[in-house]
Amino acid sequence: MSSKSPETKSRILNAAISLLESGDVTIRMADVAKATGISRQALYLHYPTRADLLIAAARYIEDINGMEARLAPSRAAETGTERLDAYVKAWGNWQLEIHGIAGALMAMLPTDEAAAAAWNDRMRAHREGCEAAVKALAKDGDLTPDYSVRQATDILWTLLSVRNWEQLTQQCGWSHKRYLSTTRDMARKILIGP
Amino acid sequence: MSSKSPETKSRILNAAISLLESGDVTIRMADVAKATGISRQALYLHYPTRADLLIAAARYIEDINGMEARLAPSRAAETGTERLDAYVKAWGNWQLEIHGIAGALMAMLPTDEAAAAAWNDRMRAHREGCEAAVKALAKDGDLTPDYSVRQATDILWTLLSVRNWEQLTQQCGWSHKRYLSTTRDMARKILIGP
DNA sequence: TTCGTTCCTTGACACCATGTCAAGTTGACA
DNA sequence: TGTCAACTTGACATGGTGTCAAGGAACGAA
Repeated sequence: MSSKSPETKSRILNAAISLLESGDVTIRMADVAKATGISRQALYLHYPTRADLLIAAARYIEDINGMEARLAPSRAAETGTERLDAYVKAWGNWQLEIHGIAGALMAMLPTDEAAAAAWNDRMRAHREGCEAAVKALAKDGDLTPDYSVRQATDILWTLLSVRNWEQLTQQCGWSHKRYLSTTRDMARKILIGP
Repeated sequence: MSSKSPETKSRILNAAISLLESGDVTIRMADVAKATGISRQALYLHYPTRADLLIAAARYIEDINGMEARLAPSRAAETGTERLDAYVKAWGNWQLEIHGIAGALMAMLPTDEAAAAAWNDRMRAHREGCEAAVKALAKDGDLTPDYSVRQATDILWTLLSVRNWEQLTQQCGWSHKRYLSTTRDMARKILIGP
């Protein structure tokens, strides 16, 4: 479905992504059209709403970077702790790639239902990853007795939120590497039992 | 400066606050005017921009609830751990009061400089509270050797972010009480050394 | 009483971004 | 030659913010 020129579609997405990477979250449809080198109306022919465009851009980044494959190490991990570490790493790296789009998408969550739905969908998938890691810990008997699986999942999910990544790397100026190692340590300290 | 009727000003703020408390972040100037029972233009006479209104509403809440005084127990704490606990509690309760406005204000951070400035100012104050708690821990020799004071402050500041409060209490459905106790425990686990 | 001031009202309007609509152009392919 | 898909140009509706101009009502002071 949705034919048009597939080549133009990816030109649009690339243009949008590079605009978003330069940090401005308040990107307008006209900006993207101009950066792509097409008219604003042509842009609407491909992506009927701004939310559609941003969502497509997010999926595009994930496809290009093989995000799905990056979760393999986590799924393949033998121990719970390994699985936790691998998931923190995979998700942390996901954020690094996606955060330009994520910022724009998050900015429109309060006002745009379609954007919110797409985002929540993604976050639900993320939560499942957290839950799997927590369950792996529990299976090894390494989960702290302080929390139920449910609660521990809530905690890990929150710890690994995009906002926290943003705050630590953008506001606090942490390197991505430090984010990864410190977040891993925090997850361990909070979730792994005595 | 800014005379007008002070009585009308507080009627406006009360109206805005009660609208925001019902959860809708996309509150319009016309809505607030209507809820106050004045014309939209009268509203603009008191608060020239939407950001001004929201910022004033936030300060108003803080005044009413004596937010400043709530920090006293933290400052009076004798040990670092007590100070940490008291600060987590004070800040957590602040969030409970403020989160309606905070949501609306945060939603406009990407697009509105005035809102962003006011918000960042508040967050800087919050960060100083975190730093004081971390330093109190360090003074007692209780801060983990894993992090510098700076890093530990970053971590506590992030752990206690409004977004995390929102995620845990709104998305995950935690009670505020559980938020408080679990956040306190997490802060301890992460920051207090062996 | 009359004047002036303050607070507020009504109503029109500029601006700006999203999204829609209609009509026309261009190039490829049959 | 005709047709179709992709695109262009340009006008326009919508909905929110913020501005402007003119006027009305209450109040205290001269």
